[in-house]
Amino acid sequence: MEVRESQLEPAPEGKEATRQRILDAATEVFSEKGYHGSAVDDIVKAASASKGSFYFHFPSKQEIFFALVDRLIVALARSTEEAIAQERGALAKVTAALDTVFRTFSRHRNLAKILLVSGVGLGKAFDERLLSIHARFANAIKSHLDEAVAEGSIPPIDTELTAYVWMGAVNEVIVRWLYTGQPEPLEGALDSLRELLLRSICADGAGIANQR
Amino acid sequence: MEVRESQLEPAPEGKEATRQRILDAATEVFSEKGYHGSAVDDIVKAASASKGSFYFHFPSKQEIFFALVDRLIVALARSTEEAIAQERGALAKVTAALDTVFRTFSRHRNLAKILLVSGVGLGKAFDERLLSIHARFANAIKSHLDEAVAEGSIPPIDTELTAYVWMGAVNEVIVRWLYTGQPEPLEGALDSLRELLLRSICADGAGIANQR
DNA sequence: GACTTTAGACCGACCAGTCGGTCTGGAGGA
DNA sequence: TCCTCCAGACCGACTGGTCGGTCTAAAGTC
Repeated sequence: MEVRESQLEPAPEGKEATRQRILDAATEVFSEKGYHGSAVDDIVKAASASKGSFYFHFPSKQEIFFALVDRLIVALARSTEEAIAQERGALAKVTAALDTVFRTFSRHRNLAKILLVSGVGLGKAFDERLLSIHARFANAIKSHLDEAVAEGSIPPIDTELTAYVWMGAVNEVIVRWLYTGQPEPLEGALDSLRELLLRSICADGAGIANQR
Repeated sequence: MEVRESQLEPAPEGKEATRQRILDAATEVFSEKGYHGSAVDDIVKAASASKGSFYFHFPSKQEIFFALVDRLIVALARSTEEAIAQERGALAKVTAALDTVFRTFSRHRNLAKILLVSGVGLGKAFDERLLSIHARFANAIKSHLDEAVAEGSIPPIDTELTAYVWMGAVNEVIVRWLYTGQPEPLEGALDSLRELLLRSICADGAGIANQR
């Protein structure tokens, strides 16, 4: 009667595996149907789990959504920071970050959907979360822009406003891509966008110039 | 007796008045609690009306929301177009439109809330609506930018992308104001933003951009 | 055998939408 | 002038269904 260990399954059947399965299913379902459109039963079904299991691993629907967003944000932030770290010079860092964000969203539609669309307008708790995320990213952008100013790469400008403008710009372009599919691929807009954003801070782009 | 059958006005106290009262209440409630957070009963209560009256005037909760958005969009578009019509030169028109949009949202928080936040991520029907609105505004911006290019006021650029970038930028700045209250007043960001946007299209925006 | 994990039936709150009914004002007959 | 009648604006209790969350029992697992 000892059937233990004969099957060495490091993950497929463990506790953590179930949690991950639910989390992945939730990502899928939320991104497809939005928060309110997704019932816990939908998630449970998609994960081949049960309600009991769901509530064993997560305290509430709201909390799993937050957990999800956190996971995505952490991943995005980390890969962006890595990309930044590999570049020298504030301007190069800025464009590297932009590229990374674009490529990441391009690869993971559902990530984009959840972060940029599904989480909006859901109520106070959600708004605060989204808000802090925006603030965090805006601050990151701002600090690098400030560096660029200090470096003398760009003239002194309102870096805080610029940070938010950039975020909004990127956001809008990606959301448009999410819904209309244009441009296809998303990265098709990268060059134009980068130039445009750099122009907005009086930096002559890393490649093509503005009016000569 | 005299049959005053031809009432010039729909009537201050009649059917139309109730409809408007409900519509106004809905604007208020939706902007405060979001779409899903608002029960029809909430709206009815705020309007001092009844459920029956509500469904006499509107076919569904979703439809009243659309009616609302349409009303707001029409108003915004009209005032913007008026502002544009009073200016000469594509660039001047562009900045006039920007000013108008900003001032309108600044005066009507709930309008901003509904148009920029509450309607996002609610499902397919809503998304399409929002999408067409965005497309409409983006096209308007684009056509004026194209004019500016034709005029020679700015160099040839990707005007479509620029249009979306501008919308996103304005959107983000306003949403930030909605949630954090910064800048106070919202118009405080206007000058910096205008310069930034004009810079992004290579217009000499450092001062007041008026070509002629 | 104690603890962890899974299962899914079940519960209760909530809410969009319905339905039978009331009220009002004006048309029209006498 | 008065009375009747009707349309349609308005009311709110009620319903049918959905869905987040709970509970008990059983199935692993150590």
